[in-house]
Amino acid sequence: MALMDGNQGFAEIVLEWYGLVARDLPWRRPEAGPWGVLVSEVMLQQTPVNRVLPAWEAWMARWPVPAALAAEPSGEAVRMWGRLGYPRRALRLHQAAVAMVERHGGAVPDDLEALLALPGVGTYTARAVAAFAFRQRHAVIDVNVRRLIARAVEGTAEGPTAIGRRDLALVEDLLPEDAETAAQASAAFMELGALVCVARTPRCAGCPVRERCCWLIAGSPPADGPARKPQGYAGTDRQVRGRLLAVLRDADGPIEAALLDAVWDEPVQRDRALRGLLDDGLAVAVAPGWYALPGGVPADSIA
DNA sequence: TATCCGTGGCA
DNA sequence: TTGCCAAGGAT
Repeated sequence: MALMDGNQGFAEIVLEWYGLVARDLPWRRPEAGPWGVLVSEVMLQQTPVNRVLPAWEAWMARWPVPAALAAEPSGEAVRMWGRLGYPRRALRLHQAAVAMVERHGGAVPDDLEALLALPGVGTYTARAVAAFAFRQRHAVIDVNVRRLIARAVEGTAEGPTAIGRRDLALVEDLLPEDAETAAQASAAFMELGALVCVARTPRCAGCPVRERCCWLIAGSPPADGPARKPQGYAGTDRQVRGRLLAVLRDADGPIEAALLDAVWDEPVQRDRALRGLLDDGLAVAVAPGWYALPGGVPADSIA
């Protein structure tokens, strides 16, 4: 459908720019396949590209298909995850691999609904896989696209907001009709947000849509809403969980509780964090006072 | 809807 | 140095 506003040609401009400067990321290559795309999308959730690159290569080399991952204990996924952060993603990716073997013959499903049903796959990831792996026409909105649209189309510098149907409809209207071109445009929007229309100091001088950017034209007004809450990390349960899991990850097998006690001196918080890891399935108690990554050495093998 | 969930680079 | 921020998802 023809656009009735001033956004004709928006995708075409960004696509032309993308053709000139796009990064050669391995999961964008055709040989990556749907599984490679899915793995990359999950790893990239809240983790920068540069840190994902080596982890993705190692992961794909070890588990080139979902069935290979599904055949191993979930703890191996957690171990391979290394220090990417948010290790529950590793657990869910393993669960997703199991689900794909059980429900899809070991293949990554190609429709939005089936993708959404996979553990760890939400609105963004489902659409990204459908678009980038299967070249379908879907609006793909991550934090980069959200920011780009807020500035260029809506003329605001609003902080992070939930992505709703209205946003999906708006972005879909920007997409070219042809599915393959639309998939490229989705990648191009994300790239523009990631490289030029960045959060802190946007590089507007090098932006291909600077002449039609509503935010720039309006004088780059600052965000008016309340600043978002500080993330905070030092001293939180997340930090304690991270330290505990690092010990489990770096060990070959089960370890004594004393080794875990050494990473945090406050016992109440330490115990709460460990209980959290056990509840999440990121760790298991293999015997009284002995802990390990899940699915590893059976309890009776402890000397 | 707000909160929780890791980690590290960078301005 | 210290916040800010990063291809979100689950509850």
